[in-house]
Amino acid sequence: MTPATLERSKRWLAQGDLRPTRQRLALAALLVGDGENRHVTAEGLHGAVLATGDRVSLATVYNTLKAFCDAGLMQEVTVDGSRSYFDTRMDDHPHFHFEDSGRLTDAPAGELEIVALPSIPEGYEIAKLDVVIRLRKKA
Amino acid sequence: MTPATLERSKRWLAQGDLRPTRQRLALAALLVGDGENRHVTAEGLHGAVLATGDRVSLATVYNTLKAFCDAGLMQEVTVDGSRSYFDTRMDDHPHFHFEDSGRLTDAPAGELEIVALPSIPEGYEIAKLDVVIRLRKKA
DNA sequence: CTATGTGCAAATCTTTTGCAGGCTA
DNA sequence: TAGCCTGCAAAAGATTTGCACATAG
Repeated sequence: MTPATLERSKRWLAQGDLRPTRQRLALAALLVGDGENRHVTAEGLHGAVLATGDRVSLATVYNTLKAFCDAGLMQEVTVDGSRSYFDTRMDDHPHFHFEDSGRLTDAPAGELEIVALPSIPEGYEIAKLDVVIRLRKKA
Repeated sequence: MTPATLERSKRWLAQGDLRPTRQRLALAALLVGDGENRHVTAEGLHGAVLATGDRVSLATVYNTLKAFCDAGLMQEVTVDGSRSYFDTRMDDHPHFHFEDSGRLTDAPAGELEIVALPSIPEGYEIAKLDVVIRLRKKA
């Protein structure tokens, strides 16, 4: 891990008032180490961290991802009933979900334009607007 | 079950080339018996069918809902990572998801207007466009 | 030093599957 | 009758939890 990556990871954890433990730094480095947004599953991230040589248990990956979400550093995205995806980008934005590979990416921002929303039931407000564009390989 | 409900349920199963067994009729009656669209979870539907006095195992509810989807009679809607919802309405349409109760409903049709979609990656086409408006109780 | 984190294994929850017997066409 | 269906229990997969030990501030 480069010093820049370490620095960025520490700052990121500090934003969420989370202590920079070895495991959290290892995960943070993979998530925000290069400043890019990431979309990961717990299992995928676990595999990635093991590949770097660090040892982190899968349960800790789950707990840590949840801690990152609670701290407002990431958000969970629901795209597939069987798996949870975690996104380092925090604003509401549309996603592409590739049915063949299961990969999740941001859809180019600003290109989705919603003009009118259905009127919200009395007493409620919008917590989140999820848009998932499911893609299948063209025949 | 009224004769009209029975008739409608039988026709519905016939549309999907599914045999009208006792269990399927019991579930179909709850799903389309009154001509309204329904949004159910497997567990919720199981509870409902038990309440009518019919006995259907939970595994059969799962298998039957999946059979209904495969037959093109319903679609599965992904709104919450932990549970699957099944919708008797077959076209793409936005949903309201009530965070307090977990209930899922259709958002008033036609009131959502999407003007521009992000451009789709080369070689792919849209399989499905999911829009879920998550609602929280107003403070 | 004290409160937070972590690891592991076991528990939980939802959904799927194998197989023997039942029922529709 | 033949093949599709069902029930049950057990399996499977993802995620959470309990508890003893480790560690950041």
